[in-house]
Amino acid sequence: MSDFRYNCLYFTTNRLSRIITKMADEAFAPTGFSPMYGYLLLLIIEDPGSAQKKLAEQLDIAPSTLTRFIEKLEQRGLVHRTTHGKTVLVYPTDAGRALENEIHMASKRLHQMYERILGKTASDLLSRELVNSSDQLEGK
Amino acid sequence: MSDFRYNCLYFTTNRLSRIITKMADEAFAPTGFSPMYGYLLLLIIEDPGSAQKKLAEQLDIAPSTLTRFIEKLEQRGLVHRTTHGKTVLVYPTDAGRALENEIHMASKRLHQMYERILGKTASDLLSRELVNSSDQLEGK
DNA sequence: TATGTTTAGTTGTACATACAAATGTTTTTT
DNA sequence: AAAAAACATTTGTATGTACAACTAAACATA
Repeated sequence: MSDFRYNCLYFTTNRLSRIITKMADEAFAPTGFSPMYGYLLLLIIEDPGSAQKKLAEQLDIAPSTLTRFIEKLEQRGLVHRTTHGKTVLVYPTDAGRALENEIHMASKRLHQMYERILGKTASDLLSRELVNSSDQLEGK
Repeated sequence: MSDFRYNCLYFTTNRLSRIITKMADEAFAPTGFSPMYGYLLLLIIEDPGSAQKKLAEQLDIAPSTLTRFIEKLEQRGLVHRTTHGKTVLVYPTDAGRALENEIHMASKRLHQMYERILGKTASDLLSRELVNSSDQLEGK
């Protein structure tokens, strides 16, 4: 009857999402911020001067959500913004750059956590399938 | 460099989750509540008198989250609770039962939306893989 | 039987996230 | 050049979700 728990993507995806988010929070706890902020900071470090629009697209989140994230990173002195007309460019500060390695280590911890259980090959495969489905659903 | 967008389960899972949640919100919009409430109500209709603990386990959400959901369903007059010692049993009201069919239709709409894009076989397979991985990660 | 421990549920609080409306800026059209 | 359309960002507000702390009930054990 209630087979939606096994065959409805809404349910199955959100379930995994909750589980992985919890693991990620743990893995990123020592950095002092949550995974999404860590990855966002990485993106900004890799490509300083990105427009917010681009960052939001890369992370696949709503622009308003990105504004909130950048605000917090700025409050902590990890990035700064410069406005050019209607676009806003984001740069890492030295304090931000100094965290790069720590974030990479947190990311590695996360990978180890789930790869130890799922196996590396299966994890990679699953990730690829998820990207694939997401791309299709977004018409990309 | 920023390959986390493709190979980090935290990221890939959450991305799909956001996409599917958006579709589900659309599909469930005519019912007047969001997908999670719909599915919860189905569960309660199928097995009247469930304890909240059981429902939370079935939906794989935190007990506190479930309390909030049940509260809202109760406010709308779709379920009611009876306390027996420390456990709380949840029953659908007639108004709740009356919605069963509408929820099923919403669920069907959702399935059609994504199956039209991903294909039925691929969708089912993906769902099964997600359940599988979730079970493994939770040691089930 | 009394006291300690586990269990079920609730409440306070916090965070990620989204949408819709508002603001300010550039581009296009007339 | 003026008016209109498109665009990037921000702000207000709402929702799903969780954790930690709490309450109250049940169970266990001494």
